[in-house]
Parts: sequence; structure tokens; C-alpha cells
Amino acid sequence: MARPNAGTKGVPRLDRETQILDIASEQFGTYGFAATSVATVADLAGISKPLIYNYFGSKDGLFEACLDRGGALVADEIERIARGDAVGIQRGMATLGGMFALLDGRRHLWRLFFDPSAPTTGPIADSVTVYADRIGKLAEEGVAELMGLAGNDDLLDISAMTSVWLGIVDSLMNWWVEHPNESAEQMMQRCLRLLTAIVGEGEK
Amino acid sequence: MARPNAGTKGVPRLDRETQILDIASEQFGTYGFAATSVATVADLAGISKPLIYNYFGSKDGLFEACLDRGGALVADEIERIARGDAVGIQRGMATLGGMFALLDGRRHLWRLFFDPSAPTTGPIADSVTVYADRIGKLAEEGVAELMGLAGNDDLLDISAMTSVWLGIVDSLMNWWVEHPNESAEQMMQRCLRLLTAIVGEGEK
DNA sequence: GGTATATGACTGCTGGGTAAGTTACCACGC
DNA sequence: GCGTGGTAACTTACCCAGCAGTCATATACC
Repeated sequence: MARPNAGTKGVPRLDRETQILDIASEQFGTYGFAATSVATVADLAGISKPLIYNYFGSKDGLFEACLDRGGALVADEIERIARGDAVGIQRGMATLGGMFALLDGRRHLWRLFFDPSAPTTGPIADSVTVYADRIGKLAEEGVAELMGLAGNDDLLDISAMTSVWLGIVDSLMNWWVEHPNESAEQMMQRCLRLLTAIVGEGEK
Repeated sequence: MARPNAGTKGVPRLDRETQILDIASEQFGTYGFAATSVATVADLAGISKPLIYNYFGSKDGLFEACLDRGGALVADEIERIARGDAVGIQRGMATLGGMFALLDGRRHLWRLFFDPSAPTTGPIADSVTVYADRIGKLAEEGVAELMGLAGNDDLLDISAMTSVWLGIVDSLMNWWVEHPNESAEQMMQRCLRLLTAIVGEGEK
């Protein structure tokens, strides 16, 4: 006796994994890898720590699983938009819109790939690199297009501008997290207004 | 006997404190609060951990001291520029130029105020808030000016745009850290080119 | 009885923080 | 010039909390 709950919940592994990944993604995305403890995730899920180790092997494994699930989602969507025919600033806006729509309800996901407290070596770093590179490549491609239209082909300029662009997306995502009442659609409209304030009415 | 180094270095407290703050700021700025250990800072300074606790009381105290020294520097400079007569995008560019000039040689300082791994409650959070607010206020003021010129007075738009602006500065600082050979002057020229690529030649 | 779903109670390590003592140096009286 | 006591600078060796990770065991169901 003495362990009245052991084994009695009967939740199928896949369901449980999904639930754990949801909670872990939110915690990692909100507080960062270093500041998130496995015990906290277990508590929030209403289960014990060893079950997480059973299913994901380690804290690193758990984080990797979050990355893989979230990364595929985000990178696929950005790739889909990149295959569209929008160019220059329009492509940027289309990407933003896609992200807002995709990440509505899981806004913290974005931050997984830009977590400075995550390990910088080992499998986690590799996994981060895979998705950050996929996203970064697409961003760089779009930026290069934009800069090319303006007659600038300097590689360092493109690199810096890519960094700025990712920083912009990042800020918007963070701002969105802090303003939970904003819908994806509202965010998109807001971004269009911000763009207008900078470049003027001309460019759509 | 047996402690051949105890007390023999004779470095005045103020000198030692400055040295410790230099090293700690770089570590905190580079790896974040959570990932930086006091022992590492002590090692890099060539002294023992207790001396740091002697002078700064705690890890939090050390971080706070870094914040206070760096925050005053950065906030003062931004304030100085804000008192100038540049307006709108020009003011933004002037601020960027000031930051590049000021932070040349200590580029990591900027990141102290935007460290997601720093405690979110207690004296550290308060201190961060003081400087982040000072910087944020000035940024918001400049952004409100810019948006006003474009006929947009929406408070949430201004808030979001301020977040984007700070994100842009942040990205540029991070990019700069990753490209150590770039001089402050080169960075400034680069930013002007990036601006041109977005808004066109019109606005200087 | 075999397997999937679970848990309480442990271990070991890392890192913040501390107690107590050591060395150098200066000021002062003689 | 020379003991002597006070103080600033500094260290070794330790404590302890929190957290990643593990082991043995328990329940439920086919």
C-alpha cells in the first residue's frame, strides 16, 4: 500500500507525452532552459519526475523534444510562405502574418530557438542550430532579396539586416506574449500600421 | 604559514572592485546571470571567491553593482542625445551612433539590462527596472514623436513600436559583439545603409 | 504473469554563501 | 630604529540548498 496513485491514472503514453511537451514548451519558452526545472514541469503536469525521465531520458532530451515539435511547425510554415510569390517587405509581412496565425495560443514557442540559457554544445545546440539555421537561411534569403531591390549586395550588410529582422520578429513575439488580449489578426493590422509609420504610405 | 598568498597582493579596494566589475560585467553580459558563477569571476580576476563576497555581499549584489555602473553610463548617454534636437528617425540614428561610440570596447554592457535569466523579483529586478525604464521611457518618447509625425497616436501602436525599436538596437548590439572587427564608425555607416534599403533615399 | 503506467525515496554534484584564520602594512610610543 | 597593536587585503576549508538523475517498487489491465 502507501502509494495510492501509482499506476492508477492509466493515461496512454502519447497523450501524456503531448501534455508534458505542452507544459515544458511553455516553461522553457517563458523562463528559459536554465531557469526551468524538471520537477516544476512534473508538478504542473500533476505527475512525478521519474515519469518524465522515463519518457524523455533527460532534461536535455525533454528540451530537444520540445524543439523538434515546435521547430518543425515554425520552420515548415516559414518555408511555405517563402515558396509564395511575395517579395521584399511584402514577404516579410506575409511571414509575420503566418507566424501570428500559427503561434496564436502557443506564443512562447518562438522563444525556444533563441534561448540564450540553453547549452551551446552537445545535441541541444545541434538541434537548435538545425532549426535556427533553417529559419535564419530563409530570413537571409528574404533580406537579400529586399536589399538587392535597393541595390545593396554587401554580404555583411545583409547579415546585419537579417539579424535586425529576426530581432524585430522576436520583439513582436515578446510584445504579443505580454499583450495576451491581442488576436493574431489585430497584431497583423498593427504591424502594417507600424510599417506605414516608417516607410510612408507608398509601399502598400 | 602555509598560505603564501594571503593578504600579500596589496591591491587597494577601489582598484580591485573596478577590476572585478569589469570582469563580472563581461561574464554576465556574455553568458547571462544564471550561467555565470561567482567562482568563475574570481578565477578570472585571479582572486578567491570570499573577496568578492567581502566587497559585494552576494552574487545579486555583484550583479547590481554591474547594473548600476553600466546603467548610469548608458542611460546618461541616451538622455544626453534625447536633449539634442534630432527628431524621428534622425534621433534614432543619433542614439545608435551614441551607443556604438559609448560601448566600443564594452559591447556586452548593453545586454545586462535585457538578461532574461536575471531574477524577476527582488532588488535586482528593481535595479533592472530603473534603468530599463529610463531607457524605455526615452525610447518611447522618441518613438511617439516619430509616430506622431506619421499621424499615428495609438498608445498600443507606440508601445509595440518601442518594443521593436529596442529589439533592433539589441540585435545590432548582438551582431556587433559577433563581429568584433567592426569599428563604431563602420557600424554607424552600416546602419545608415540599412535604413536606406528600407525607407529609400528620401529621408537622409 | 507480463507489460504499461506510474511513484517515493534516495544519490551526487554544482554553486552560493560563510567561518576563521593569515599576511602585509602603517601609525604610534618609546 | 624598533616592538606593538589595529586594520585592510586576502585565503583555505567548509556548509548547505536545489536540482539532475536513479532505483526499487506499486498498481491496473489484458
